[in-house]
Amino acid sequence: MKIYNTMTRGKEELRTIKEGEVKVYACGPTVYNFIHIGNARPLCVFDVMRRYMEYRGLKVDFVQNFTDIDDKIIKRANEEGVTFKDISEKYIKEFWTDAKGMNIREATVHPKATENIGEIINIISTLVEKGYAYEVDGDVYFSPSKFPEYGKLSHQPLEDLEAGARIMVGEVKKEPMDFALWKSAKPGEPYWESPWGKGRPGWHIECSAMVRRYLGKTIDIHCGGQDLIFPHHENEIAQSECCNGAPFANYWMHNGYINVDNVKMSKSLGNFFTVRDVAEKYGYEPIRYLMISSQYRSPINYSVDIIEQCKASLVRLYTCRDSLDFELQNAEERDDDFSETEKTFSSRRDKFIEAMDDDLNTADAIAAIFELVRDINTSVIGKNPSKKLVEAAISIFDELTGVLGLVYNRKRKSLDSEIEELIERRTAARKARDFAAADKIRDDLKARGIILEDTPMGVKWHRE
RNA sequence: GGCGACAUAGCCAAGUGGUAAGGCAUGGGUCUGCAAAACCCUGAUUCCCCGGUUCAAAUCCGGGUGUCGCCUCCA
Repeated sequence: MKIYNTMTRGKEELRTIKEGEVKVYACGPTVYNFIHIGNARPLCVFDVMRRYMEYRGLKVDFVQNFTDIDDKIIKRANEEGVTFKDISEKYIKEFWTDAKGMNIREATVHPKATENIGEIINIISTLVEKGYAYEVDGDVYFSPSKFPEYGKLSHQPLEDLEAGARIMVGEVKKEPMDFALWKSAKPGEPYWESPWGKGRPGWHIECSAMVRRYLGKTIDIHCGGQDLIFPHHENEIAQSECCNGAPFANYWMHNGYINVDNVKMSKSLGNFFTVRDVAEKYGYEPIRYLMISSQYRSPINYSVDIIEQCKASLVRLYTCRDSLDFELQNAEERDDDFSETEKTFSSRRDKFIEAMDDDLNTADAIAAIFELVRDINTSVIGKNPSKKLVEAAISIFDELTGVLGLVYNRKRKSLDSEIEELIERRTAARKARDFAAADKIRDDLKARGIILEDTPMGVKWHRE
């Protein structure tokens, strides 16, 4: 499979360090608030990437961190009069509610910054020893000017980056581009003991530490949002490569933004929608669908219209899958020859794989699924199929939608007996050609969220 | 100022040299007691504009226009 590498600005064949295995690190959220749908994009995209790699037979070692100590968390804790841990724990819990809602699988490990202070201090110490970092009054800074390759990911020479750099009040840096590895504790702030006194880690260093501890000095793929390219990922490279003397990551993958009214959605701009709010109105699955409905590097514009379109598209998938279940109940054990149909199915799978192999072209992959749905609707549903054919259709449908993590929300509760009785009474009424009575029951059930469909095989129902 | 991305039907979105996938919405038809679902048909003579290369360009080259992003915490 090919993936686009930000470092080389081109698509490259994925060659992993160890045959059959891939080590992936994805930057996770800073947990000081509910996640917004901009945060949802990397979650969905890289979850799909992982599922696809496993589908293709790779063993995926996937690490995603939580930044659970940081200025914003401390600020929030102070505002609410609680500890920083109260905040981070609360929002990690809320994160999981949303992540599970979107069918995001748990990573192999979800390390937290605060659980890796020892490793962080080790790396900073090495950097100081090697002369890449220096201490001033309990703060430790990294000097990008000591790393000639600085800027290689963002493709900017240090001088150009410097033009926009600012020195924050209270920082005692030698050069504008220097960034903090360790921050000394101000009164009332949480702290850890270190060779430079009481303090806490800077933002960038935690990822370098967790990558090395959980995956090793060199990993296959490092991913995250495009806004992390600079400075976060650039700094991670500098820290890790200076410390370890080894390449940090072989491939860099970055997802595009979610926009609102054509402008980037972000917490700092305040123009964001939380996953929770959108999910309460439209459900979680349309959010996931939206995130993978276009290629992961292009921007997505969010709007109510668009999320409703996603929901409508999903209905087509659900209807097909539900109809297959219905057919399965009625299908006979026969030995029909359906090799032609299977050939068509498998050509859809080929298209799906071809699309996904090309830098995760999920839009094309979804198109292949919709083509499969048409095949199924045309040659299986309502065609008195044999049990084996229905099973073959279910199998490939679940296989392909499963790789994208779609159609996961089909919780069918069995109908209670009262409703079943109503359906039977309606059937009797139809038989007696008392359509007024029959339609009344259908309308009543619809008001309760149960949709009835009459098919040659009997009454089919589904929930709205 | 430096670096970069994008511009395809009403909307979303693939396609990077061979004559415009897929989805949503719309209109018509088949099926149905009526519906629903499904299926069939319908829609860009054309891919922001202007030049150029080519037998052939949405796709390559040059020049415009417009929108957005990074360079500052942010997915």
